[in-house]
Amino acid sequence: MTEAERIKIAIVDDHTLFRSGVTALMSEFDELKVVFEASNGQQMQQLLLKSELPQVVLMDINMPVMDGYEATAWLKIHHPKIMVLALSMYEDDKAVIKMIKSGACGYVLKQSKPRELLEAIQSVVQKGVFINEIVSGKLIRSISSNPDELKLSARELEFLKLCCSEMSYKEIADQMFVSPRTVDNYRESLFQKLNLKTRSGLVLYAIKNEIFKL
Amino acid sequence: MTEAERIKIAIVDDHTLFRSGVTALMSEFDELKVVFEASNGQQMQQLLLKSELPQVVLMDINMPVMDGYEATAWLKIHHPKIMVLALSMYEDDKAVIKMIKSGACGYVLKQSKPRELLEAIQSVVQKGVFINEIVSGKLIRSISSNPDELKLSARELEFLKLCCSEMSYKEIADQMFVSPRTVDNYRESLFQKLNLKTRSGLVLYAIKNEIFKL
DNA sequence: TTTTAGTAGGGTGTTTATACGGTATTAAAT
DNA sequence: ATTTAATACCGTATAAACACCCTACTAAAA
Repeated sequence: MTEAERIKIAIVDDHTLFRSGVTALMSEFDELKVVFEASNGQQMQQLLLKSELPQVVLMDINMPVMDGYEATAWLKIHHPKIMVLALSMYEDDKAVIKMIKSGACGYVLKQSKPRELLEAIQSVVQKGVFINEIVSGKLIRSISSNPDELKLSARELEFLKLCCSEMSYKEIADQMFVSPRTVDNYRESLFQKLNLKTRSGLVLYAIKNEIFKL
Repeated sequence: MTEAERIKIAIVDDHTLFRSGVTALMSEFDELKVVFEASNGQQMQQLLLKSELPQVVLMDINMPVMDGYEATAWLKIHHPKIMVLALSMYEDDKAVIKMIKSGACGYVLKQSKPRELLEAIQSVVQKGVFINEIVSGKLIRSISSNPDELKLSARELEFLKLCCSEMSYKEIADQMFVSPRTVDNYRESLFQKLNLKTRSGLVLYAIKNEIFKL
């Protein structure tokens, strides 16, 4: 395999051991060449200026400074030819969808074998996408279950976050500078939209949907 | 460096890419020899029978089948000479403490550089421990804040889990086959022990402390 | 053997939460 | 120009949650 035929890749992940490990593994494949590794999206931006351009970027999702979603979206605008392959630990529905929406061409789990990752990279270069059961399944579900997309107003969201506390509704009303009757409406509106009946239900919903972060 | 002088290590982690990556990286160090890699504690047990015994095991925490806590505790009983170095992504107070309690000699983050990991391994073999800021800090805090160790009874825990729902206390009482007055006692007892005042507080506590899993 | 902790139960309150009935204003959408 | 959605507010209920008083049994600990 000649130098020109090798697929040029970059790795963006904040876990140095993982990043270096993947670099070591991928470098062993004759078909690949690692042009740089970065610990977050911002560092990636800087390295793109100095380094040879990669064809594929292996992108972690959770990173400090600039995460995978941002970094992928940025690449789509500034380097549309560079393909992004999301590399994550969890097959979390929302994460998969969000990375695809941000512009990733595929989603590979960290549980994968080195050769599987190579195949995913090759698929992205040749076909433009890498679709496995993880991605296809989530995508179908996200589309089929989307019609009733709930929209909570800004005020309702604010109220919902405050519910995740020991404050009474009266105290929440004070905090939000509205009358207790008004927070009653927020509550009832949320109960109806979310099909809930109790404050505990609100708390659980907010946490499950990451509206309130622990 | 002769064969006998090399430190024999094993890696236990369910993320194949990470595991293989670390193996590749550590194999490059002349001072080390990777004798096996396993994807969880159970597989480690099997490989210990077939393979050369490692001196140090790099142990992930979250794994399917048998996690890092169990595997470390098992090693302390069946192979007390093998040192365990916890290898985790998060510097979560409880995780650190729990791994040390299970018998780990040190705690290294996946954000570390390859050479740092090598140094940690060497420290474990030479000194028996690897103490860095992560571990020492958490340990001190865990000791200083431990005297009032809360003990919730089995019944209280059961009640606390049921609170993480939309059930009323009356319904919880039915579920637990006790009178509503009795669940009042569980609630008040928890309020006192946990210094809480509301059911929302109970829900948040249960989730934060992983008594209720989402 | 007395004490302590856990379990289970009761009586009597007040406070909070929930349910359902309204009105009014504003800004954006049709 | 009218409708819709988001905002904010009020009254009157009942149901649930919370507070504080108490007894009693059992098993383990001091």
